[in-house]
Amino acid sequence: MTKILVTSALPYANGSIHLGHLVEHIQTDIYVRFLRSAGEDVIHICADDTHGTPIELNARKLGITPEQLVAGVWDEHVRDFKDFGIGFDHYDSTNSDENRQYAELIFQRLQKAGAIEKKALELTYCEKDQRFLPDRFVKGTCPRCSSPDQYGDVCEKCNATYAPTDLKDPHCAICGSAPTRKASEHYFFKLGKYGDFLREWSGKEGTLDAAIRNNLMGGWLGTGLADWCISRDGPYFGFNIPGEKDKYFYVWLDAPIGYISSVERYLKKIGSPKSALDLYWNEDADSSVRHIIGKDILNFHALFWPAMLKGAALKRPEKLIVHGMLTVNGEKMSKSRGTFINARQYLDILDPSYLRYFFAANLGPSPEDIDLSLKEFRNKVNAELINNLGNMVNRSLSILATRMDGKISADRNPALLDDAFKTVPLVREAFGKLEFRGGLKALTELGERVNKFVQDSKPWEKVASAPDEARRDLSTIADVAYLVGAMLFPVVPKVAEEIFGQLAAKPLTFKDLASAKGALLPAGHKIGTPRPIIGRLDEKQVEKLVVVSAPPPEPAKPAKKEAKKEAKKAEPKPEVAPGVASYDDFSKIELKIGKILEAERVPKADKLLKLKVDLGEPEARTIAAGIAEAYAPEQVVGKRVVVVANLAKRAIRGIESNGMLLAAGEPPKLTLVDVPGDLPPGTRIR
RNA sequence: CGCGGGGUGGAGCAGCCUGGUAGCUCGUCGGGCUCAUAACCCGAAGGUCGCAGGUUCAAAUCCUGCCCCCGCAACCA
Repeated sequence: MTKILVTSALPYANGSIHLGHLVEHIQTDIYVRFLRSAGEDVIHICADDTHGTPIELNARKLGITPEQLVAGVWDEHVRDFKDFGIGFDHYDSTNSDENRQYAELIFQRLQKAGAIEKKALELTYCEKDQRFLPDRFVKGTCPRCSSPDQYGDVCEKCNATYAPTDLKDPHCAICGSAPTRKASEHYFFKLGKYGDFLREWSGKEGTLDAAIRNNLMGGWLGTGLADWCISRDGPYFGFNIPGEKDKYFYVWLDAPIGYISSVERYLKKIGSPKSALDLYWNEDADSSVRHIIGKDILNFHALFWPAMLKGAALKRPEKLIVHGMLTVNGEKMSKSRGTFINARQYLDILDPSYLRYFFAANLGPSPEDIDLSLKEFRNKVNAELINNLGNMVNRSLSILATRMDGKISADRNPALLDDAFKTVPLVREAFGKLEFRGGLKALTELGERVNKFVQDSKPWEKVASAPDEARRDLSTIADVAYLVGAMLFPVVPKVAEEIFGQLAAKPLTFKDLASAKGALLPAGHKIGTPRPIIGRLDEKQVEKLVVVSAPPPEPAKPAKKEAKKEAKKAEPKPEVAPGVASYDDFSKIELKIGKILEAERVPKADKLLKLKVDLGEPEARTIAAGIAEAYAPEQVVGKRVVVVANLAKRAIRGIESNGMLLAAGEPPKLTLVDVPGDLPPGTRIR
């Protein structure tokens, strides 16, 4: 039988597992449990990704070795995943001898294939820290929009991309000193050699979702494949490149190789005499490799990785399953909003089954983002898993166990049993395509029909009036519950086990169901004691997930897009944690009368006016104001308005804005707060 | 003009590939049931499917343009 290997992306060993990771690991776990239930020979392998500059620096900061750092994180990760019911066959680390050996092997094979090239580079270097600085470790002012404190590769404010050397006043993110340039030789993987291969591989039916293929073709695969730098200079935590003194493999080279070495270590663990290459990774192995990843690391897995495997004559992934990113209450997870929820934080409050069900009910094979809206979360889980399916099981078993003797009859209600069996292939097919959403829908629809049947046939009355019929119908529903338990098992194993337990029956699999004909539970079988299979989600509990810690100072006000977002957000959330501003808070704000001297439109920004405002200071201030939809420039010149004078400076669309005007109303209909009388510019307002 | 995804009753989503009566969950209103976890069942109100144009006997669905939202961007899952 074909051996299937399923992986999740390797979590980086620099932080805790959070709900974002869990979308992926729950998706993977459900998929693997399903495949295994269906009788496939499948293993679920993952590992911590342990190398790179951030880990090296973090360990240094903590005064421990990187090895100690990643060992501690590994313990924590393993515990978190286990408590979420993620059933890895093996969870490893990329910092292993096996991983080093495979990294060297693949590197050598790529060299032999002529896919490795050495080139001299001139890189950003910090004399004080005595190290080369990766792009993310150089900060400075964006050359396009002048936003301060931007990373060396991309400006988060205006989206410009550039080299670290393009930054204005660049500085080292570690020590703050100005970096210099220094020459260094580096190894490159010639990705361009594999363009035809990659187009063929990614175009093969079933390898990638159509949206992902579009993404690739619209990106690197369409516009050209640049060589990929795979070495780093020391100090670096990683594998030394053979034959080099102080050069290391770039973390992204050895990370995916962890997919191979972790299988190797798994095989050793179970005492297999065969190697990972023999069983899974050689081109002629009877195997299927399937990676599940987030769309943020698509290029690594859809370009670099398959090209490396091709060049090293190893098995390429048969499927690359890409999920979207997790948002909480409609927005990117954020520490300041309290929506950056760690796995442990969740586990302290709620049973993992709820989240597993919710993610599954929102997951399909496409890379759509998935939103954990707390309201929807409670809603969906209560309505589908508990009120519908859970109640169906509980109400039926209760009658059988407490009003009768709990024994299963010999015959069944054929229509009802048939309906349930017809649902099985629907769910099987959906789960096999990772269309969990659709599979669960088929399941809840079955639950609805059974609830309706119970409602209409009134078994609680028939217990007295037609006991044989009642027993027959309830026995049929016990079979349905059994079958629903089997289909629910990959998604919420604990709930399925509860159902099996209440039926006093052994676990049932998709494979069993494929060969089953007719009744499942034998005549005369006595079921166990019914009770709710899982409790309802309580609103108060769910709300505890979002912990709004003291809102950190968020001084500056914002480019247009963000300003709008903030405005929208502020409305339905009238009070933040403490809610009340102290007098001190208020007195920090310095309001002054300002006279607008000049006003002009800002090109390509239809909401902004660039103003010169007299605040009674020697120089007029430049202020960008989002009022262009309400006022033409000539309408505001000469106006005397209220200005927040001590607001932190902020670059907006390349304009350094030094202050903020007060205006009433919602954009675009804004009315400036102006000042009657003849008090001079600069007068303090209290 | 960086890349991709999306806009469908009050909220969240399915339907679009393969054109033919607009569907589901929650919420609201009314009724029923009492086995069950304030559950379950029935009924009702509520949508010119982001906007404009085109193709067609027929468009939520196909084509073109525009507006808006979200995510990603080679050291973020």
